[in-house]
Amino acid sequence: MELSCKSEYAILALLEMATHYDNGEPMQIRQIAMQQQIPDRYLEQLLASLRRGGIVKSQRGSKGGYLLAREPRKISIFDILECLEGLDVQTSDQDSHRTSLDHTVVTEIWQEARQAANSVLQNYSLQDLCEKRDSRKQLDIMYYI
Amino acid sequence: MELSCKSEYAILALLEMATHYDNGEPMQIRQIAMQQQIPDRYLEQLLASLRRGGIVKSQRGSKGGYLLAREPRKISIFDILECLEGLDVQTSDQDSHRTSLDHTVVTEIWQEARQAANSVLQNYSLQDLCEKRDSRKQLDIMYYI
DNA sequence: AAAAACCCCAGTGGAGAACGAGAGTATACT
DNA sequence: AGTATACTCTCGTTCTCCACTGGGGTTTTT
Repeated sequence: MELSCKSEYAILALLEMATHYDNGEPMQIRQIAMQQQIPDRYLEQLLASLRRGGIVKSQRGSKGGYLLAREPRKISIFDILECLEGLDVQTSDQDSHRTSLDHTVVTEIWQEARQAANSVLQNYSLQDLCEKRDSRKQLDIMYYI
Repeated sequence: MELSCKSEYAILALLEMATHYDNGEPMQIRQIAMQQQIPDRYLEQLLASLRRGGIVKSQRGSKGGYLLAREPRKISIFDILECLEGLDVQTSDQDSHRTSLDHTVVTEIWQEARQAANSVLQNYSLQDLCEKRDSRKQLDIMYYI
């Protein structure tokens, strides 16, 4: 139910990459980490997971770094979380014989709730977040004047 | 995002109490714990929290036990979780001056997702779960025959 | 060749979850 | 009145996981 620090870091990092997506150059870990105030050695691991999940691509060597694997419009927040929070290894059906009738009903409700949250997250892309942020920024400037 | 063991225990216990709600007698911790396979010393603490949250009432002494504070129809799954997972003490606005424009947008999306899940949980009462379980039970019997 | 970046794996520290235990208190029954 | 029963409170323990750190690599550019 809580937004883990891990997921937040990842989203912020990808948001940063989405912002600079157009110029086509890879971004370095240090650069992103500094910009978003994320411990760089930790961000490194998160980006590795995201790479294995096909969210970002990496370029090794000097002048290397990370790049979004596809356009910001095509990456949903759900994609990111799914990749990071990992595959829920359900003990599945070995306890289906238990007191379980109650148990089953409870988990079903939970699934339904989770599904509701997921579909919200599926409908927001990185692009959407960028736009939301930018329009918010304009608004702040307006108020300042 | 995960259903904690704690919350599941609580829901199962309350489900048990809802099932026996009609006869009006308080249920003992041991009884519930045995029925639902929950460590009793632990359940004791959960029920204490639920009492402070106004979900259940307690009757001390011999022949004592726990009772739902109101009808099963009037207790939603959300009520239970809210009571157990505790009030989210948000550090609120002390970090609103940070890199935060990105940060703010992310947490807003998250709130929206959480809200979606919550409204699902708000719409399910203990009564609903009981009925869902019972109709499921009938179905199992049908198949058996 | 050397520097700059990613890559992999193995730990550590603290916090919270999931319990366990003991002493105390209220109530019912005899 | 006394005893047994069951809740009440609080502290302590164990275990797991998250956030983070460190020390090696390897690949690519200059």
